[in-house]
Amino acid sequence: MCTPYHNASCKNCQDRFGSILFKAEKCNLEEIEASKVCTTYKKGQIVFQEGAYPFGIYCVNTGKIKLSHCGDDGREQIVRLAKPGDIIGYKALLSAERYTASAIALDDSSVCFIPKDLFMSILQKDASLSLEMMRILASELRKAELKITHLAQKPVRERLAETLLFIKETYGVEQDGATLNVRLSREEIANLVGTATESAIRLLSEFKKEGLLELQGKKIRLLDLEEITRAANLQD
Amino acid sequence: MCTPYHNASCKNCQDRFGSILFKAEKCNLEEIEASKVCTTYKKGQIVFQEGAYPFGIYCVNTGKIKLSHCGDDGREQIVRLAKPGDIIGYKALLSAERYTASAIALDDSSVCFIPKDLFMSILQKDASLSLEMMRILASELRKAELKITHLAQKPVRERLAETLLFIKETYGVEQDGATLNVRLSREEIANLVGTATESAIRLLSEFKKEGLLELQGKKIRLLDLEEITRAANLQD
DNA sequence: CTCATCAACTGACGCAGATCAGTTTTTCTT
DNA sequence: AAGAAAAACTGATCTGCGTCAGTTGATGAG
Repeated sequence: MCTPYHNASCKNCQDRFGSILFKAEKCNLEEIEASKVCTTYKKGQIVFQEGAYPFGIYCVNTGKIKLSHCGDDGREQIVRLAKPGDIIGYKALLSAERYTASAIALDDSSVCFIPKDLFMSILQKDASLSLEMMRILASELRKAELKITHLAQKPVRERLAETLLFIKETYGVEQDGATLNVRLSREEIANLVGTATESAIRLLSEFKKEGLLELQGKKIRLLDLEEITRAANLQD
Repeated sequence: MCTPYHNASCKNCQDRFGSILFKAEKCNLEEIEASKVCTTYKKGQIVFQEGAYPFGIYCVNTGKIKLSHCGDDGREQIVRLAKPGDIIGYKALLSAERYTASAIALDDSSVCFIPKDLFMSILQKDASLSLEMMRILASELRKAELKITHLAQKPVRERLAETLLFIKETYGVEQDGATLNVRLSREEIANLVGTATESAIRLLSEFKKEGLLELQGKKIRLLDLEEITRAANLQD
């Protein structure tokens, strides 16, 4: 199923995305490079699962990963979307608890694994890396708190529009400059927004009727970014 | 209004709560102790305000502080409650952005200020402190993501019960062992839960009718913790 | 190709909870 | 102490959106 291999160089990630790990000092990066193990995951496969204990952190090399909580009633809540260069699984590692979210491949993906002991020891001796780590954590926290506020105060329509813009920011668009560069089911979109699948579907076709976007299967073409932004009603 | 003074020793905080700062090496702690400035705030006064640039971090010495976003429509969303020993304002400092939340005293409070440059320079040379900082950030992030899931999936009644338990965990109870040790308005409780003030009021008196708690003005006595926990319907 | 399965969609309905409006109680002011 | 102002409470709507149920369309297996 998952094929492990060593040959994906960190250098690739550095050149392509300037991943966080490149804040590390050179010698430390070399250590990481030497110990990491790359694994490929097919779409839908699990990188790690909620409830398990972390043995290290992961760095996305290619593909797309969703991080989601499973709610008490079994409904999924997607809390993050990761792209190449992003690291995942650090929260559980740093707070020394089990994973509170599962990581699942949205596309065929290749993900590097860095063992816990190595990462933690480097973190202790590499001030530049830890500072960057804190920056990431602080920024994620900021986003999470904003999401809390919107979830508590904004109607579904605005949150859906905001989510579409967020997906665009995260994964970008295809060559046509408008089609979201990721295939999400309507249910996944709903779980990102925090609403029922049917509501997401209804509002998407409402947006379509209003000419804000085009839908063909899972492809979503954002036609009128300005109007979508207005529909999101963002102040900040 | 706010009286600055130097005489609150960090040692006090250490003995009383084991604040994060005591993960710092001794010499660094002494440096902090030498440069910090304590200020007292009367109930309702602002420690720092959303939108402003941070000049340092704060460590709560005595009292209680709420951290809240102001939503687009002006509605407040409380994202954190801080107690003595807690540090606040680190998120903006670490991500090098403006404050995304305001900090307001819920009680007369005394708060120490540690200048940005000092804190950041110590953070860079003190691995133990930065690791603890990351631990805090990771743990806050975990809580925030859980809140997102609950906000998206749980009814108000369950979230209110959960919030009451959260307040108890944070600020504890008075000598009677049951009365929440903080005075929050119904509106503040609602803004913590993420609901309308009227709904919070209604559900509180519903809880009262069911014998889960007692209400006298702003005092809330939790009578039946087991039932409240059940009402919160927590899986995890 | 045909059937089976699952996702996408549509409509109807019901209700949790927001909003509005009005009353009572508490708190603050002078 | 009396009056004003704010908070707490209560009741009466109203509606956003979740739920349910059924149809259509897409995808994949044999």
